[in-house]
Amino acid sequence: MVEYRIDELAQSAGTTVRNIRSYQDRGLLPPPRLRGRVGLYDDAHLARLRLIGQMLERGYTLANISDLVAAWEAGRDVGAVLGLEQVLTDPWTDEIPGWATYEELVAAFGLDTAPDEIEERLRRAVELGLVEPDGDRFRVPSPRLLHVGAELVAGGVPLEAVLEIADEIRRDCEVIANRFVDLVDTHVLKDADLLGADAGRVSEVIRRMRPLVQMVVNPFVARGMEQRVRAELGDKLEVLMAEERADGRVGDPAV
DNA sequence: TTTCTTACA
DNA sequence: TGTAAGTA
Repeated sequence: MVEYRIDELAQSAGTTVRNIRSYQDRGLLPPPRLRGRVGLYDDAHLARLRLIGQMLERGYTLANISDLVAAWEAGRDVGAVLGLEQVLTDPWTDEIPGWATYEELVAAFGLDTAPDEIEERLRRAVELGLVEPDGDRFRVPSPRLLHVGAELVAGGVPLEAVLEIADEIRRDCEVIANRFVDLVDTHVLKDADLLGADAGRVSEVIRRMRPLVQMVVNPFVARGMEQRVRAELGDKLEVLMAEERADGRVGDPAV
């Protein structure tokens, strides 16, 4: 088990010792295990600090984060929380900037097919809003989304299938988003005057809902995938891992 | 030396 | 959020 002393933890998380103590006082960070007088922190603390840091960067206040953490922990399952923080804080190498050239897109998605086929894929990507043509370049509204697509392609999923499922997932997410909006609408806002005196409250609710939805959806998606993977690929995976061990290899996972 | 608490700005 | 004093 990896353990950090407070100074090491602060460095790893890109914050300061002072802030860690501050977060602890506010209940944003669980207390460390104690050995004598010194606190020992682990990866869960590091993940939490990264989550806090990311949310602060996005403009949320400590009070906002505190509310969300409290809300989440009120109905949590320990394993799911750890999984959630893992998902939310996993660093992803974002080699694709908010803008990409035609050549960069072709390279990122390994498009070595016929030119007319490339045009077709690109047309579809534009249609889905994944990239937007702008002069001789393309604007990438969500580099992270594009990165996921590139990862899938690198993993052997045909780009055609990636684009297809991107559209399906977008529709599914719209359904989820609408459910949350309906929920708040019927239970919180009720017959509030959206354009009048309650506008501030409405925007506050909306502002707080965004990360909440992300926090709720992430573990469900992770759990759903885990179940499917276990059910359909479990045996194959076991065989592959057994072969890995037999070969005495460490890395080079067979995706 | 480092950690921790408390306090002040 | 940074800094400082006094401890363990």
